[in-house]
Amino acid sequence: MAPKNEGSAKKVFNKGAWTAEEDQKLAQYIEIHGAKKWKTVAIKSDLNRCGKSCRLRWLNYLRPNIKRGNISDEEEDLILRLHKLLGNRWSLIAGRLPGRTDNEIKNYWNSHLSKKINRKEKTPVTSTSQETAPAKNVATIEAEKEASTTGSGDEGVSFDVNEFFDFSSEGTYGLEWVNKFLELDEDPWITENNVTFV
DNA sequence: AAGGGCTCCAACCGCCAGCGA
DNA sequence: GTCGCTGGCGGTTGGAGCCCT
Repeated sequence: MAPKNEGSAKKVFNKGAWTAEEDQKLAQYIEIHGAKKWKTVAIKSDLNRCGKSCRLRWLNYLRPNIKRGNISDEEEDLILRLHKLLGNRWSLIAGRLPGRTDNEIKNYWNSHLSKKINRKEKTPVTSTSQETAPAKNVATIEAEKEASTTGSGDEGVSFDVNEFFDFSSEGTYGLEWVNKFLELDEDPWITENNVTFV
């Protein structure tokens, strides 16, 4: 995609794939000044890019300690379970997978896991399939949200999942949290009492 | 070998919430 | 209170590369 630059006084930014040179400029600037005020980053780093584009590039590609590709079975399983619980809240899911970005998880879900689940849904399953529920759960979550805002939702119990799991704390990808989550996920009380997470 | 269809993923877009003036 | 700016998020798109016929 070539930048369109003629006939407009409005600033037109570069679009499309980032070059190695652009990456280097951005990384250098952030190394010195930090990753904050993306508009300033975009201007001061001498990149003809908008702040949003710089932010995205940094978060999804240039950030240190980033893992790319090779999603392990454990990670896949965790993604499936978290998606079952949280729906398409990719940033929350990514927050539980160190080094993974929301974009990567979203892409992985759309290209791998959603198909996997569709295949399983098509084949008749008698067991308690964990992967067949996401759509229903998202609907439940939305319904709970709706109910909580209107004040009429008193069927079952609802949690604020952010509060409950304390998503504010970074780097807590420990067995403790995972175990807590997995225990909850399989707790019959949860299903019996129609508990949903919002 | 070629070309058409498919897959995957980087990047963009639009919306929304938070915050300061 | 409201307005504009900014950052963050999820959905969507476009193109490069792969696969199949």
